[in-house]
Amino acid sequence: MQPKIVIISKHTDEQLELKSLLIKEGFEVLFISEINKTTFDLISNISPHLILLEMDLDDHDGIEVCYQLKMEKKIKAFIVINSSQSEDYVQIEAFKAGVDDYIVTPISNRVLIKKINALIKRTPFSTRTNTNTLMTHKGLVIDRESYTILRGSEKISLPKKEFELLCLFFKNPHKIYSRNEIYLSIWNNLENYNSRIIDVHIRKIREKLGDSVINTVKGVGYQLAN
Amino acid sequence: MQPKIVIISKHTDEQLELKSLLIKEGFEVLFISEINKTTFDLISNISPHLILLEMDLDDHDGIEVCYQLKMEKKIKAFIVINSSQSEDYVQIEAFKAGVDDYIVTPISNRVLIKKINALIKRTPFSTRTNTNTLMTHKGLVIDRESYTILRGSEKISLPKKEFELLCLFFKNPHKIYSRNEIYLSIWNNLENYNSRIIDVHIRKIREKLGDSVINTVKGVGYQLAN
DNA sequence: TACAACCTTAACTTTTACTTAACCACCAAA
DNA sequence: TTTGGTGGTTAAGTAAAAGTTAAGGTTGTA
Repeated sequence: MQPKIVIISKHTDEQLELKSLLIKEGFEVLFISEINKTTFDLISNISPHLILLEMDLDDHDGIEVCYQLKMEKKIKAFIVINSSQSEDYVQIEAFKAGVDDYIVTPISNRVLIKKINALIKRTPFSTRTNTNTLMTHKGLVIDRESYTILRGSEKISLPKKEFELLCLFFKNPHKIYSRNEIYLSIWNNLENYNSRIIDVHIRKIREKLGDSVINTVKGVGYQLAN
Repeated sequence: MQPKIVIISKHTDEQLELKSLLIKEGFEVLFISEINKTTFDLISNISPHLILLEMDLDDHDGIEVCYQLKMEKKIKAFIVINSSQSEDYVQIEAFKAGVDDYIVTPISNRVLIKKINALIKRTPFSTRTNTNTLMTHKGLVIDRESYTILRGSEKISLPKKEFELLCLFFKNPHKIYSRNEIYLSIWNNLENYNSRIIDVHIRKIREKLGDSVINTVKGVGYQLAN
């Protein structure tokens, strides 16, 4: 099956060129230039592998759209946002909203396609390979089937919530997960989340696996240590 | 149970593609790109059916690694080494070190997968799926035909339900069986299961065989102790 | 029928996991 | 220097899961 990509952007020549390049590259591409109430259903139905989202849309803010896609509509695609704003605080907001990658434009289509390919093909635990129960990173092997974590010959067992949390990080070892995203994935809601519950679970994981397994990215969230 | 394959290789696009092809093919795949002191323990723990080993690793020599795996660590997997060197004397060295097959690269992934399939089908491992009546683990021998359990010279007899329960665990000594799975396998339904009946039977088994035979994995289920 | 072995249920206890609340530390902006 | 935001830590409260025991029912067999 060909990977599907949705481009959400204004109708410009460059974007149309990008579209045809992506098609040549072997992707199925859907171009969306305006957002209305049916857009999200559409995307949800297509279930694309990746969504390329422009920050400055005519009537909408890309970060807001990303938030809706990920948190409200629970769409499982990779979301890449492209923007001419390179400031840190903008990027932080984007990651908080759950984007998987932030690309500063202008960027050549050639480079952009390389990045997209990398994300889709090389991301070890992208949605394509998630039938795999064995995941590995930095000397840790995590087996979702037998609920065990192996570090060398050491077998470490974690309670359910901690295990799920770690699994989430393993699915995407380089991604920064915002607290909202984590809460949504593991507790399956966003209501009345205002506690330190994620911190406490992170604490327990660090207690068992060492401080260096999970990084805190201040103001944004957590990620596996690289 | 899916056959497990460990790939020991540099991180290249081709190898990653091979990995995903193998996953599609129904294998569980673990990719190892660097060898350090925990690697061997890790492999030993996983006990894969086949190890695909690249000859030219960054810091190590594939033949040396093979020797360590087979001779020192006594890992029972098939070891297939792939190398661009087709010279006889290299192959002879490899076979001396205990490799089970030597593949000269480049080779198409399609052919490679065929070879792997052939190797795994030929191995004694694939006979695991048989209806063997004699099962053994951790000094216990269980004979499904005569409903007996042997521990050394001691013959222990269990009532039917307890025996079936133990048999189930023996079928897959490393697997964690959830209560639902257990109930479904042994009672053949899932209706109105809300009792402590499994616990009680586990209790009786532990009473007769000792507490250390069956592990509780809280929130998940039970498994044979390792 | 009488007995023993076995299975199931119910009531209760213990253990473990999850969540919350309170407090602390750090940093940056006012 | 104060204030607010963010993350870290701890302990205590609460919920859930598993363990234990005994009683009662069922089944098979002498």
